[in-house]
Amino acid sequence: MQSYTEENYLKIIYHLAEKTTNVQTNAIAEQMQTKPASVTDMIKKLADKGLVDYVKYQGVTLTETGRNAAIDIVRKHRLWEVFLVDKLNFKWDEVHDVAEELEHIRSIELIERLDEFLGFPKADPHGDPIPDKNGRFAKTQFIKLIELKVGDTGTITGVSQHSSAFLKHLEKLGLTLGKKIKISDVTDFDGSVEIQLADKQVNISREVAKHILISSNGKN
Amino acid sequence: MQSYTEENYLKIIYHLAEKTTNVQTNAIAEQMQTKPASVTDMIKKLADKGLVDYVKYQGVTLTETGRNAAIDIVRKHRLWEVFLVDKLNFKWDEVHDVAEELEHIRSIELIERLDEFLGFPKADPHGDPIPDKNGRFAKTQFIKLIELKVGDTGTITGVSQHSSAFLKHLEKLGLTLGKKIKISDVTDFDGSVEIQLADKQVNISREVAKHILISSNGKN
DNA sequence: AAAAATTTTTAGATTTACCTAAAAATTTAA
DNA sequence: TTAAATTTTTAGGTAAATCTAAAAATTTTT
Repeated sequence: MQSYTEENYLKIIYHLAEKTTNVQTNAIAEQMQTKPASVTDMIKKLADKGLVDYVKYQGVTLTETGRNAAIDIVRKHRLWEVFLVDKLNFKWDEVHDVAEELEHIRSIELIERLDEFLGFPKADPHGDPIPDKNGRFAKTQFIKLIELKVGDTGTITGVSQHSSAFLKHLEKLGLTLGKKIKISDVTDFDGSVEIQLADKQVNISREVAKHILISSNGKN
Repeated sequence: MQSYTEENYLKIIYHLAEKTTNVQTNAIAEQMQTKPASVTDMIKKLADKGLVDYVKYQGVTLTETGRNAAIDIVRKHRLWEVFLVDKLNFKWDEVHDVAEELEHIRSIELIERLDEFLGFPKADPHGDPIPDKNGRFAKTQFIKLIELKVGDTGTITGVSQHSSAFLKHLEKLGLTLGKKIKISDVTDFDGSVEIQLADKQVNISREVAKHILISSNGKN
């Protein structure tokens, strides 16, 4: 059984490992809002518990056990986010902090029943996949909106940025999950993208386009 | 802002204060499953923070601030219990431990919305009143079943014992909240009580009868 | 009202998760 | 391929919430 803090370390290491193979002390420290020295201490502890493999100065990787523990927390986090949005009418930019606390509630029964109550959702309010109780993710095929060409169509199915500012911005533009889009223009000047929605046309910066994930339903 | 542990102390002091006016160190220690020495330490801390009044060797009482904090936790605990039973189909004897964790989630917004989602319930699954967001309790008029006389009728509206064993026992006998009862006999020998339900008659010990709360709808 | 029993507090340690400052290892640049 | 910069670790300490053992205060009993 891990402490609240250990769980947070595992979760953060898991997320960092999605980008880089060996996760660095400084990167963990930044995410945990703590100092590298503290991270070293905790990593040793996690290594002693068999949750991470650790070679001095070489960063860490999760063990099988560690990864399973991390996935379990991710599962809880995302299920709670669905609950907050679907049942309590939170907006998608308001759920992160509360889910950050709820994810640590220790009751397998609770999560099984919550999952059922929510109708076994496959993705959270940001489109991130929810692992099933065995830790398995549904296969998802995302393309970054920025990679689409003029004339391409698709459906918004996720975002790769979870900041409240970003999500509120999308909301205001009407670029929410499930919306069907068509690329009507890409500006040479700054790479900004013009998008055709069902009822209107909107313009987004290249930066925004990078963080919108599309399930493509046909290339041009 | 109180720590998780401080919140538990406040809650326990609050509950103990419902029975005795000045709450003793040993009693707190027993409830907290810790040692009296640890309680003394924590009481000093709570006193420094202005949450309890404390005179050495004389026990503690909650201050206005302390009581409000405690009531807030009780509110959260009971609302979560309603959620678990009404929405996730937990049994009334299964909810305590999980609610014990959920009560510490810090988000006013979450609790307001949960309250609304649940339809602003007035009582938890054990019949205990749920304070509103201003900390006010609905007035409830309970009588212990043991105090009823033969021929008296009433409705089961609460219990004063929350152990799983007790609650399962009641469940098995069909003595659940909302059930209408009539006292058909009280045995001289051991004080056990015979109860007439809509569809059957059951016999309970004096000990069980002490912990069933009735809203009386007419004496004999 | 003294003696005995109980309750409560103090003193001194321990553990967890931090910290700062300095040393050591690794990586990057000249 | 050294020197400089960066990253990581070690060493030594702190605060929160505990503990045990012993001392002090209070309450109960005789």
